[in-house]
Amino acid sequence: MTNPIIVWFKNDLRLQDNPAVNYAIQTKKPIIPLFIWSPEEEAPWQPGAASKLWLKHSLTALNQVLVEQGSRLIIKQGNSLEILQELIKLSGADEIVWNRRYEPKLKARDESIVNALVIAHKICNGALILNLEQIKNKQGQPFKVFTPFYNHCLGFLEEYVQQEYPKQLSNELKLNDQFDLNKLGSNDDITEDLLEAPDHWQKKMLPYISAGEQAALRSLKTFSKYAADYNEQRDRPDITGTSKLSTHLHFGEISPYRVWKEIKAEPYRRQLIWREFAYYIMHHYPYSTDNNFKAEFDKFPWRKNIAQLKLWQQGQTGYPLVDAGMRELWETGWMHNRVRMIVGSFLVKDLLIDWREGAKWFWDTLFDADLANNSMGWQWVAGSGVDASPFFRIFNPITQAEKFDPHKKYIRKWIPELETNYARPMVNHDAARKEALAAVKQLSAKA
DNA sequence: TAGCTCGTTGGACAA
DNA sequence: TTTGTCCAACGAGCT
Repeated sequence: MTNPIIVWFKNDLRLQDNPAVNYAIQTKKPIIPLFIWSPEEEAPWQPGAASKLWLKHSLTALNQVLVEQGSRLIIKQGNSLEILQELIKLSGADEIVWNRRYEPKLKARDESIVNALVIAHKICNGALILNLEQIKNKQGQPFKVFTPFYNHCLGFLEEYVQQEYPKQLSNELKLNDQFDLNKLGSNDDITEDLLEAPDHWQKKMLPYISAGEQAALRSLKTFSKYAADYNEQRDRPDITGTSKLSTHLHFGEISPYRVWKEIKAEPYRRQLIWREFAYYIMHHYPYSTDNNFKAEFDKFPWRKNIAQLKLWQQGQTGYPLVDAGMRELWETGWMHNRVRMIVGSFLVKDLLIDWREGAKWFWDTLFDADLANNSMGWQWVAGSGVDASPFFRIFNPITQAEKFDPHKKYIRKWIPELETNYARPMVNHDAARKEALAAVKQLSAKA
């Protein structure tokens, strides 16, 4: 009997268009589909409450598809290396395959696993369209500015995806003959770990969860119908103008290449490449997930004000668009992109609170919480990131609301008390803006 | 090598 | 009401 191959699922919770799965099928070996729950290996960025809830549903969905194929998902909890070694012993597996992860902690962990495992391993790229290692500027250095990066990629992308991806797309999927998974013992029950948040919160979130690759493909299909209007509508939180694909992409419920192929509208494709750029920056500058990309911001006089941070988190700042966004986040596990920038700008520039506090809150409450995107986004807002010198770019929450929610539809949806006993502004925006500008000016004077 | 241009998403103010 | 200019100045990336 042929020795089996382990497919180690991570943030690639799909069977279609999954290079690791495709590779395993092509070996003709019996397949052991495995997921390991080992959050401490990602600390301090282990999945937050919202992430865990979605993950639970996504794992269930993946298992269902596997069951339809006469298999099932093996779920284990604990130290990844120990679990792999144990399963290899029990199953006689002589090969393992997975899709690469780029988070600094996980990259290091996977490297040590590669060094410790005695069986063959294959590592695929299922999370990104691009091969990050191959992209350098003319000086042979990694890009630090998006536009040159994007233009550089456009130069080869069409040809590259045509060469690289036909072999990765797989609509019809047939798993190989099965290995007797019962030999591997029963699954660990990780439900309690994944559902540690309060019951009422979980219940409230349920309507907003549509996990799994079937749901992801449906979202893509829906978006493809209005993608042509993306550029005009994506800034409007009162309209469904965005793709709503971020969580599916984060958990790998859909292949980014599948999205690229289906959606041809340039403005959206540019966003997809932004996602790649965030991973590229994290890959080349791993410190930037937790530290200012620009070192001079290490001296920025952030304010520690827990009371104000709480008001922001709870959507009680007295600025309608900020509060609407924060409440949308709390109620649904998602926030419209433009509103993310506005609430971020408010925390960092009006309250002068460290971007990392905002990043932590988003990390815990967003279904799509993604280390590369979250850190880059917050650093962009703070002005400490890869984007050059936008410190005077301070969003005005009032004029932004007039521009992008002209009928107050979005604001009214989340702030029913708007016309009755709504909170007064916690700070004066004009004064706060001037203070922020002064703080940054001081920073460059010191440098 | 030196010089040039540009930088995802803006705002205030003046005309 | 709309449009143009400035906000400060740096460093990435190109020519």
